[in-house]
Amino acid sequence: MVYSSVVGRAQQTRSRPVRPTPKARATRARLIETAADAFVEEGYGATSVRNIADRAGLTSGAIYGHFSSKASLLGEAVRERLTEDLEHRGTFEEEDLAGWLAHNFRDYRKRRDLRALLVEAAAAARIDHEVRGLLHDVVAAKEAEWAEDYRGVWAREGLDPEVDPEGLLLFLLAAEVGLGVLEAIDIELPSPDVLATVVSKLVGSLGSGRAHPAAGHRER
Amino acid sequence: MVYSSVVGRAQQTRSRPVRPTPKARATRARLIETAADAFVEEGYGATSVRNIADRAGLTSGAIYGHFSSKASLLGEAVRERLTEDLEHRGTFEEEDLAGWLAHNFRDYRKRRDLRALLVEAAAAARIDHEVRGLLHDVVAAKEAEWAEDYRGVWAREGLDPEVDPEGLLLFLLAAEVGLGVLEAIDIELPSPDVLATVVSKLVGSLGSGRAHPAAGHRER
Amino acid sequence: MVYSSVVGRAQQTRSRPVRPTPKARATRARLIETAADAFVEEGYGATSVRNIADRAGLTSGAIYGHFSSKASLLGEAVRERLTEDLEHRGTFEEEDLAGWLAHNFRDYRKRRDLRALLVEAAAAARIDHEVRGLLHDVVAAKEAEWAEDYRGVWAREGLDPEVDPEGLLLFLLAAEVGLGVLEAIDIELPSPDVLATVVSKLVGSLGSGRAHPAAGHRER
Amino acid sequence: MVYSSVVGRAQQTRSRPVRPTPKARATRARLIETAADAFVEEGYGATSVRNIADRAGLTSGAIYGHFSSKASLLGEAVRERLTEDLEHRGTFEEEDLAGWLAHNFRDYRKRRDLRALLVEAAAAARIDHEVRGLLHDVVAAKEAEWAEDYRGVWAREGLDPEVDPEGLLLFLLAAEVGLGVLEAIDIELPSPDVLATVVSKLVGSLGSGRAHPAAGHRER
DNA sequence: GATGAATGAGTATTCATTCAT
DNA sequence: TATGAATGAATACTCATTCAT
Repeated sequence: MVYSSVVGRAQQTRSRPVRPTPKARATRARLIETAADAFVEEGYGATSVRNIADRAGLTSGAIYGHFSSKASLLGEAVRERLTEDLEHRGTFEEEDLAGWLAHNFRDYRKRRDLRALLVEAAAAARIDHEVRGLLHDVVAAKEAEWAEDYRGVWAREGLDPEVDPEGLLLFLLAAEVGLGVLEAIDIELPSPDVLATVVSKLVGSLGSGRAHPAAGHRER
Repeated sequence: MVYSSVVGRAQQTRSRPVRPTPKARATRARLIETAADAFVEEGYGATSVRNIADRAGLTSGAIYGHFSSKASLLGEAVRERLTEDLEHRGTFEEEDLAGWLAHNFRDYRKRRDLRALLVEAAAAARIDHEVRGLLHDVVAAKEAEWAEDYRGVWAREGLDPEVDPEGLLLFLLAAEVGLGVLEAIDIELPSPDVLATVVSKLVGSLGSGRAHPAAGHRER
Repeated sequence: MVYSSVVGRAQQTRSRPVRPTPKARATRARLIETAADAFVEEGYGATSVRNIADRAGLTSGAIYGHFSSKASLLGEAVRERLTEDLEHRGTFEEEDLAGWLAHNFRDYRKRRDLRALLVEAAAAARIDHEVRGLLHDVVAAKEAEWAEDYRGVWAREGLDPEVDPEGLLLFLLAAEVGLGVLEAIDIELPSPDVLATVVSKLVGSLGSGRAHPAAGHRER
Repeated sequence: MVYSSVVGRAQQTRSRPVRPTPKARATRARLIETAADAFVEEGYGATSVRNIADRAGLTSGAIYGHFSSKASLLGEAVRERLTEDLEHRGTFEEEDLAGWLAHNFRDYRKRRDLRALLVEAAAAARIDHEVRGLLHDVVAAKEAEWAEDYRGVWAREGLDPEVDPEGLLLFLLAAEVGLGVLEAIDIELPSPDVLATVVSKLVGSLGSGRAHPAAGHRER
């Protein structure tokens, strides 16, 4: 499924100057930040456009000079935060995959707000085509980029060829944001077999190597 | 953080019979199923109480004879579906952990609706104390039960003592529902260190043993 | 304007036994008291039939076995309290009018609840024909009775023949419940001239007899 | 008990302009008049916000751009009508107190609508803190002003020093609006003794001069 | 006489959005 | 660009009342 910048397209209908003034750009950016904060703090549904306007020192009407709808504001907020926070901070070049991931997950609490925003966005996306489309595009693009990285790492580190790099990536992404969120924005998930293999390999490695009948008398 | 049976606080004024009749129980159960369907299909926010009533062949007023609020209906819907769908189907006794998980994740598409419901509920929980409390209790109880199982498996199969069983459980639960959802309902998550260890161990196992250029020093 | 027991008449339609059992009479009486309390404490509009039922340990449905509507309950409550509280306690025989009234007004705080109930009832009466009719009948009957008493006192005490006894009565009644309340239940008020005379005579008496600059021509 | 400007508490979130435009002022004034009419004609409880909006040729939503609640609309309606209608028209300077009051009460029918509005408001005030507060402030302010006038008159006309000027004022105010209404809005009433004295003096003056036991031989 | 389940109609309030100025 | 006034549609929840049991 491919969505392409639905929000952007909707903009065409409204008469917006082709080259926004610097001031307009600044206001727009401020509104996105403000909205993101508001959505995280109060929830998308519970945040009124007025609320955002108040926080930004504007009128609700003014917002519609910059965004076509509340939903598109949510879309932009997610795009912004996602790009900021989920960005590869450093690359695989400095350490191996396991190490990088350990680093990354050790920091997981830093991304709490982002996840909250994504939960809000996912709920909105489930019923709002516009939001779903925008989120899909943003996340799918990032995902594709990361998949490329993963394949590179696989080759470089000679990782287990039975495990699909993109399968692992999606599994890890799911751990962060949840399968439900990915489904809500129509991200294509791994096939059941691929996912089963990923899980089985990962968890299988925890065995001690000793044989173990179905439920013998293993200690420790 | 502990919530207990937050839902149902509105009984005060409402004179609802102490012992519900079978008819009432049936209607109540039907309403929960209907509501769950509606929330999954149309989203919690977009589903009106009238809508649910219509689907169930009742009046919106009738619903308030069975539930104190729309939120409590959501709470009960989640409780029901979670218990039904996320229940251990079979136990670890027949196969080892890796095998059981492979089975479980191979079925992941069957739980799409449940995940959708959880996303809706998480978004609602972020701003509704009642929903948050109920969901927390339901999920925390399940989680505790599973943690017990995991510790049993760990002993039986002699799994890696450096990996915390509950840490793995929460990591896998996160993959299903997402860290964001768990956070939204105040589930206590593993410490950063524990989580990092889990990830590192799991992913580290994918290495083939061959040296690899970019990170020759890849231990741990 | 004459209303006659509108509530009673409405009862005919409902199949109620001709001779209520003692138990039924007791329940009915209890409901009236309970309702009166509820209306005073929470206001007529804000008191639900359920609330009254709860207070009385019954179901709302049961109330409709005794009263045709919430409005008729209000009517009966007012009738009851009015008869109880505004009854002549003692008569003019023991003291003169001024003395009796002084006694009566000295006790005014005891009748606070009654006045509150009357305000509630007046507001309801303004839009509810049934309530207005019942209240009118109850109050008009009392008023007529008192008027008779006043005329008797007038003769006995040889009071000022220029002042209309019923005019004074209504003026004093107004002080207690308010012209607005009397109007709301269609009580016939004194003519402007009569009222003006009453007030002028009463207040005029406060003059000391000394001349006073600003109104040397104080006659009438 | 002192309330001050309770109405208007909802401004918090609501971004209403600091300096209302003339247009807004006009709409607001029109809404107040419309609402007052509606409340008088149909009763506060029975008047829906939609009804008022329809009468004014607006949407119900528009009303909330000018008033924070239906209750505050009632408050403003009362404030307006009270100021208009119960205002001293003319002063005591032209005639003495008795004359002025006679004039005033002769006109009592003109204030029927005001009294109806006050009954509605009193009933609402009994359960709505907001309304009670606003009404209290409005009426208490007027009352204080009048009390001052009464004390002036007392001195000027050399009226009976045993009668408390403010006691008489409140007694007369009660005759107009009712003790119940004054109580509903928490106006401080005269002490029982003061009230008893007022009544006794006023009514005692009606004696003809013929002897009658308890009440001497007052003339006129 | 009473219950309890249900009705059906109502209602204050909110809010995204539009548009003249 | 922004304002502020207004729209219009929606919605959770309440409640008097009915009626089969």
